[in-house]
Amino acid sequence: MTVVRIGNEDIANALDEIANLLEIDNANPFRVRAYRNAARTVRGLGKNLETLVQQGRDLKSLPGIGRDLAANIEQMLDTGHMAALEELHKKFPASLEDLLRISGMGPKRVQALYHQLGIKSVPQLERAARSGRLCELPGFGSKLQQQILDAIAAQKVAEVRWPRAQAAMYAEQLVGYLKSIPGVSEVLVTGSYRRGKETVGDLDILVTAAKTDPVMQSIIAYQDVKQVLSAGSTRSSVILENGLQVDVRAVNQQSLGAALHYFTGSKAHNIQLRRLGQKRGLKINEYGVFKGKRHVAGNTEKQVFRSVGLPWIPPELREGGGAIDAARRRALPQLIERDDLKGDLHTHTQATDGQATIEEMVNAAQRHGLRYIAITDHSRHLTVAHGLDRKRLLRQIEHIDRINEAIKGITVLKGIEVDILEDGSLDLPDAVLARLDLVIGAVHSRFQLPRKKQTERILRAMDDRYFSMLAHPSGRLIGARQAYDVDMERLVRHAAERGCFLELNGQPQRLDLNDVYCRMAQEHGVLISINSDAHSVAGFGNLDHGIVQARRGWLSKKDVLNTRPVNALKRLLRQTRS
DNA sequence: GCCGTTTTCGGCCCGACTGTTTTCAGTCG
Repeated sequence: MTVVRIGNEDIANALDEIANLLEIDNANPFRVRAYRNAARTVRGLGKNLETLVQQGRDLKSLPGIGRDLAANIEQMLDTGHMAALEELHKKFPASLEDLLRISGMGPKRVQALYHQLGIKSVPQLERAARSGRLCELPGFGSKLQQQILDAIAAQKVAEVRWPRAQAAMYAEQLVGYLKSIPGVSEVLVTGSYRRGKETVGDLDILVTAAKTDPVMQSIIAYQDVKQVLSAGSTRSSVILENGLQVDVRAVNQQSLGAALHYFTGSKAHNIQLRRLGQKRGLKINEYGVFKGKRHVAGNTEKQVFRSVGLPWIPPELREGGGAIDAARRRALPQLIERDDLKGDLHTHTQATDGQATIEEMVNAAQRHGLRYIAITDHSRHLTVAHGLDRKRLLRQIEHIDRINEAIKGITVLKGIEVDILEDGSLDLPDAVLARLDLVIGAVHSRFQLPRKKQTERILRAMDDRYFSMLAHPSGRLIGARQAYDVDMERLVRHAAERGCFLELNGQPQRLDLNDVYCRMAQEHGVLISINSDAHSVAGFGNLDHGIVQARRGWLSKKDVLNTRPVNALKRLLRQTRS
């Protein structure tokens, strides 16, 4: 029998679905909101609910979760179902949710369509719109009918989220364009991009200008605009030729801080902050902080936070995952910065699938301000990368020894990215691994192993006496490949006991560990190494992406292995072998 | 349905844009 695991996302989805159906059912709007709030809490938790319950934690202590919702959640953890949701499904077909997902369709319109035309699925809606029947309903006109048809067509194009690094290129061009508009002073990319999320759904751009109309006219005239979704005097939304949605909002200079805070979000964070304001008799919106009608703060973000008695919170932490609590207790972490990194422990050369020589990689590392670099080419099992066998690796080791004798200001460490084979053994014999400064183990095959086998495979690899670090621990490729099924918490606990390290791989499509597991590792005292996995001299830029992800994972300098000076690092690497 | 250093009852985050409307409901972020 297979055990169905109920994750936080499943529970949050069920709570959101209840909220949607309650709203269609004309329930008390605040009751609806309670379910949405709870869903948000669950999503932003950063800890597995199942684990919390097993540890005997009272769910009622979580914000927005009271007696009823705690019972609902526990019921779902126990049985896999939520009775409250199944009750609603007796009244409304589950397919109504599909209607809600169409842009422009909310609960009121879905309710009208269902009750008055019997429409309960997207194909039915499309047929009704094509035959012109929607116009018969009060509140529905011909424009709305066309808008619905357009939205259905747009939805058929798969919804994509954009890797942050990719969105960054488009953002840069747009920022340059907007800055060239006369009268514009500041142009800032806000939203999930500024919070450093690994993918973004759209770009939110904030512009300050004395007059906002010229900004709005310019954005809809931008050469790359394919479609204008809305165009007002202070806010416009457009879709670019590549399909990326861009929302531009213009305010005047004195609202900069409040608007920057507002549009950076997250939504959960904003709601929490506005509630704090409300308790102090303050109204917080994108124009500022107001006491009655008086503008009391808003020029800078810092002012907005100060108005509710908090220190400035870094954008990467504004996810509703306890940052406001930590700020209140004056316990925010001093987040790691790029300059804290002293070295890079995962790089490739043309000996395997890299593009540059060792010397070129070392020079590039120096240009990036690094004091040490580990050369970690692939091992023989990864034949597509022309992985190193024992003989070639020994030659590389000698080569690196010669480089170290000749070079100043940087240390080159001898390493390997060795394949973890299906049985958990490493792809090279211990006698060779013993000659290296560090051994990075990596899974590059058999991603489909069942959870238990995959977990035990990696645990066994960690137990090799020369194992130093686990590369890209979940194996995911953002938007391309799911993480393999593995008990990450067990890996983290084992790394703590075994005294080895976990990688945060900075490749934009990997960013692996993710933010949640970074926090988990930190809690267990496992040091993280932020590595570029550079395959060319340009690859060291990945360190910047890794830093952003680490900050989202609440990591400080002390939590990161490669912030250590080279001697301390070597000591730590030796300790993994004792 | 949740929550409380004003409250165990009576509140609950805030504003822009669109379409269908003669003053606003619905949706979105």
